[in-house]
Amino acid sequence: MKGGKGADGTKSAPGLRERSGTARPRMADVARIAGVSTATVSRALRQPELVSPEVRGKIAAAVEHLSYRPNLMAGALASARSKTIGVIIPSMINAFFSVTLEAIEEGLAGAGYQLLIGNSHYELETEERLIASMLAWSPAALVVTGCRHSRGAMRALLDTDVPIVEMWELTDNPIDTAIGFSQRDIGVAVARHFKERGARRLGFVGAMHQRDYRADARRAGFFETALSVGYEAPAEVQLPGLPTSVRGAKAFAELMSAHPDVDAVLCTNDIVALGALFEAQRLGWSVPERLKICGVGDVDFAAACEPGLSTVSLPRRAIGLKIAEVLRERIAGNLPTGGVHDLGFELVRRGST
Amino acid sequence: MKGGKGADGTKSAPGLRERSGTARPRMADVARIAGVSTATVSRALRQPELVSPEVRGKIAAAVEHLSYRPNLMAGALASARSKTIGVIIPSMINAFFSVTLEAIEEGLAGAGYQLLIGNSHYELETEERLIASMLAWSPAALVVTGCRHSRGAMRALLDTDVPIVEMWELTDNPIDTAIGFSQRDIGVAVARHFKERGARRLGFVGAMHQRDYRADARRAGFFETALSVGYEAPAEVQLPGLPTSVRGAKAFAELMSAHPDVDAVLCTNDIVALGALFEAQRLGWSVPERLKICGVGDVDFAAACEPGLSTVSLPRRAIGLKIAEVLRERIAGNLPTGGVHDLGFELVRRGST
DNA sequence: ATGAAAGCGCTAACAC
DNA sequence: GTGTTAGCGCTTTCAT
Repeated sequence: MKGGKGADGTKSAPGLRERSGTARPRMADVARIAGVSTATVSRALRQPELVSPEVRGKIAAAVEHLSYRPNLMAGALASARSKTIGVIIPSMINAFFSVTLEAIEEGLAGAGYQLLIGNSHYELETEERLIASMLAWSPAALVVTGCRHSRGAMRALLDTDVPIVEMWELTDNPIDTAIGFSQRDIGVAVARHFKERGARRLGFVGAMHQRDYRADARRAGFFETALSVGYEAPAEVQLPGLPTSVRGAKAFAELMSAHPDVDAVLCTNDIVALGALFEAQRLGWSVPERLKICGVGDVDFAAACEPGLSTVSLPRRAIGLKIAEVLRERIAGNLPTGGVHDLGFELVRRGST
Repeated sequence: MKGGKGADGTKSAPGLRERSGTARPRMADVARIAGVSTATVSRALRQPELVSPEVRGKIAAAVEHLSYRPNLMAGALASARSKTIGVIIPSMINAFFSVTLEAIEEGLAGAGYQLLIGNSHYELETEERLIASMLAWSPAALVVTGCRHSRGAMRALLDTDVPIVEMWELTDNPIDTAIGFSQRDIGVAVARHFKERGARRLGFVGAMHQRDYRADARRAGFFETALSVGYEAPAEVQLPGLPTSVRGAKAFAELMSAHPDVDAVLCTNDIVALGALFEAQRLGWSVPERLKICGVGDVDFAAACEPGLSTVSLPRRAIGLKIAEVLRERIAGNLPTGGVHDLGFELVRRGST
C-alpha cells in the first residue's frame, strides 16, 4: 500500500460499488456476513444489552473475521456527537499543562475518548479561533484554560450545548464548570510567608505580564499583600520573552544589583527560580540567610536543589483527574452546570526560604 | 443554552425539518440565502478560484449573516479525509515531545489542521490501540514516535493510505517517512567525549530500560564504545520508575558509593543529570575535576546550572518543523514515500565535563 | 429483539 | 461557472 507519488486514486463512479480489492469493511459487510441488519450491528456495538446473545455472537464473529473498525466520522455525523474532547492550553511547552493534559487523558482514554489539542499561545484571538474549529467537530466536551475569553469566544461557548470546563482558574460565574484554584491567593500566601520568615524587602521576577494574566494575578496578590503587611512595593523585573532559567538568572542579577536591599524574591515559576538560585550561588549570596527565593509550580527538581527550593505546589494532576471525573458525569447528563471546584494549592517550604 | 440536567433533547422526527429556534445553520441555508446551490457554496469555501467573484461575495455575505460554520464531520465523511493529524507520543510529561508537538502544531495549524494526540505511555500495545482509533478518524496523516511497533500496529500502518511519519528515531526501513536522529550514536559520542576529556572510569545512570527502548539504544552505544576505546564496562544504576531529579540524585549517590573510582557519568537525561549535579555538590565532589557529568536533552536549565551542564542537544523543535514540512508535501501528494531524515544531534560541552 | 428506511451535512462527478 | 444528483457509513426512529 502506502500510495507514494501517483496513488492509485481509485474513486469509483457514484452508483458503482466496485472497490479496490481490500477496501475497509463497512458495517453493511458485517451485517451481511452475520445475517442481520446494520441497525442490529450498530446496536450490538453500542448497546449490546439490547441484542440477543446469540446474534451478538454472530456479529462479534463477523467483526473479528473482517477486522471491522467502525468509521467514527460516519457515526459522529449520524449521532451529532463524537467521542472527542477538545482541550485548549496556552502553551504545550509549559510542563504545568502537560501534567494536567496527561491526567485528563488518563481519566478519559479508558472510556474511548480522544483528545483534540489546541495551543492558544496565550492569545485570546487564537483561543477564539480554536474554540470555533473545535466545536465544529461536535466534541463531547471542551476544556479551555482560564476564565477570560474574547467576546466572540464567550458567545460561542455560551451558545453551544457542548459541556465546557474552564480550568486553572476560578470565577464566580463559570460558563459551565470551573476547576482550578485562586492564582491571586498564591501571591498572597508567598508575601505572608516572606513576612513570617522575617524578610525586610521583597522582590519579584516576572515574565509575560502582558500575556499571561494568570501570572499577573499572582503578582497582584503578592504586591497588594506586601503593602498591606507593611512592606514597600516589591522591587520588580520582568523577563523579556519566555521564562527560562538563563533569563531568570540574568533578570535576578539585575534586580539585585539595582536593589541590593532585597532579601526575599518570588519568581514567577520554578524554572526562573532555579536560575535565580544558581545565580545567587555564583554571586556568593547565601540562601536562605542573606536571600530567600521562592518559585511557583513545584516541578520535580525543586526538591532536588541545594538548598531545596521553596515553592507553591499546584494541583496540576488533580485538575486533570477532576476534569475527567466531572466530564464523565456532565456528558452522561447527571451533573448540573455551574460547578466551581477549588482544588487549592500548597506552599511547600524547603531550604530556600 | 448550556443544557444542564434535562437537556431539551429536541430531535425531530425524520422527515420533518422543524428545528428548535436557533439551530446551527447548514450549508443549505447559506445556499438558499445566497441564491445558489450547495455545491457552489462548497466550492466557494474550499476552492474560491472556481467561483465567480460576484457569487463568491453573495456567499460570503450569507455565511457572515448566519455565522455559518461548516460541519467538519460531514465534510470529512463525504471526502473521506479530515483536517486532522494524529500524533502518538510515549509521554505527555516528557518535555522533549512537548517541544516537537508544539513545532508540529505551529507548522500545521496555519493550514487549518488539528492535532489529535495520543499517549502510549511507552507501551506498544497501547500504541496499537491508539493507531487503530486514530485511523478511524481518517486523519490527513499520522505521526508515531519511534520505529518499533507491535505486529498489529505494523500491519495497520502498512495497510493504510494515510501518510505516516515515524519520529525521534531512524531506521533503514521506514513505513513511510522517518524523521529523527540516531539514539545509539549519542551514547557513542558521549563515550568518546569522556575519553577525550581524560576520564578513567565511566558510569551510567539510566531509567526505564525495559520500556524506553530509545534510551536503551543510547545506553548500548555508550557501553559498546566505552569497551571499544579501552574502558571496562561502565558502572551502572537504573532508576526505579520515572526519571526525576530526586531519584537521579539518589541513584547517583548509590553509584558513586558502590564505585568510587567512577569519574565520568552519563545520565539518561538532563533532569536526572541535574539531580546528580546537585548531589555531587552536596557530597563535595568537584565537577568537572573529580567528576564529569553529562546529560541528554539540553533543556533550558542546563545552560543556567553552576557549572553549566554538558549535554546532548536534540533537534526537538527541528523534528516538529520538518514533520510539518514533509507532511504538507506528502498530503499534497508531491512527495514520494520512503524518506529518512537524519536531523542529527549536538554534544554541547559546558562546565560539567 | 430485529428490520426498514430516512436522514446526519457535506463533497464530487458529471452535465449543462 | 454553476446546478443536479448520488452518495460517504453510520444512527435512529418507527413498525413489526
